[in-house]
Amino acid sequence: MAALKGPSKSPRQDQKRVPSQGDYETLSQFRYLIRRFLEFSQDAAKAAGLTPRQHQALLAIRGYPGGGPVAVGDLAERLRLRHHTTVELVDRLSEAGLVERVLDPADQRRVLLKLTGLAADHLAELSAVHLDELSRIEPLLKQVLSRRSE
Amino acid sequence: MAALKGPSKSPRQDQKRVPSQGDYETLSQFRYLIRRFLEFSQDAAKAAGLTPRQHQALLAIRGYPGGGPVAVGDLAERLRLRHHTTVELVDRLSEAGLVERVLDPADQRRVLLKLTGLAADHLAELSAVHLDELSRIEPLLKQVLSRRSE
DNA sequence: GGCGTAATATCGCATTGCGATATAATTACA
DNA sequence: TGTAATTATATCGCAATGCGATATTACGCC
Repeated sequence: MAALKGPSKSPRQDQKRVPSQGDYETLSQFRYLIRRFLEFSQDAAKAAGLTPRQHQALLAIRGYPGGGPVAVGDLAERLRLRHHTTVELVDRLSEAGLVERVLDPADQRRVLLKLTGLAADHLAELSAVHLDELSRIEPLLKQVLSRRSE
Repeated sequence: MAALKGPSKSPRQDQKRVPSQGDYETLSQFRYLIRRFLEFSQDAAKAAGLTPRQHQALLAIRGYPGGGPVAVGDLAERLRLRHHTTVELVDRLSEAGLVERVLDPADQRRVLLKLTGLAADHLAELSAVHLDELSRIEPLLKQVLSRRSE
């Protein structure tokens, strides 16, 4: 597979190009920006009295594409977590008074998740500052993404 | 640090707009894309026999802005980790034969980090697939970022 | 020579997510 | 109708990560 052993000036190039210094810097910078954003998010969530995961779960529920009702399995996919990991997360959300479980009338195997007013308030505030932060890093992100195409 | 409160602090007036449904979806989708990228990265790193953190560290060293030599403290800032957490990470990298510690001749308090050939090979391969993946999600990311400005 | 910086070293702690398993309820469908 | 598949819940222990707290050592800067 990885035939990286070829001499540097071999006439036949691999399909895979060896990344340039700029490529490394681009990838590194992209990770850095993501890291900064996640750090910001983590701090904001904690300041609001939520764990980062709880915040992410609330956002995933509230911002679910289509706006439809969200079941536990849906949330799991959206957060890229295992189902039973998500169940535990929902347990904690429920204990914290942030989410209510509602049986889906149309399919009683499904448990739909509903934000409480408390959660909605927290999320609105957090989302406002996140939108702000996103605006701030947006040009940097676009710059990094564009550098790719050079 | 930056208290973005400003001089106003009006008692009843909310400067902050209440986020719209679209705002929530945008933020949620942004997180989702990031999550997918990190998941991809994690899987790729593991497939290469590295932990995700090790991979990130190698990339941060190799892609350090300016290309200059990287000390432990530099790496810590780049990964947004505490200094002594980074030291532990470097320990593991060193044990795994991925990084060498070199005393900075100019300042012998500093320990410069140098990738081994093994690390460079792994990183080149990983970076190639990451650049690929980045190209794949780039349009989606740009779309989300642009939706912000509508 | 004193002060601040940089790196190293330990310890225990908290969070998070997973694998492995199991049970129960409900729906889908052959 | 009756079996299979789906969905949620429940428990246990495990592993990876990062942190706070605390110390020590070595070095550079003035």
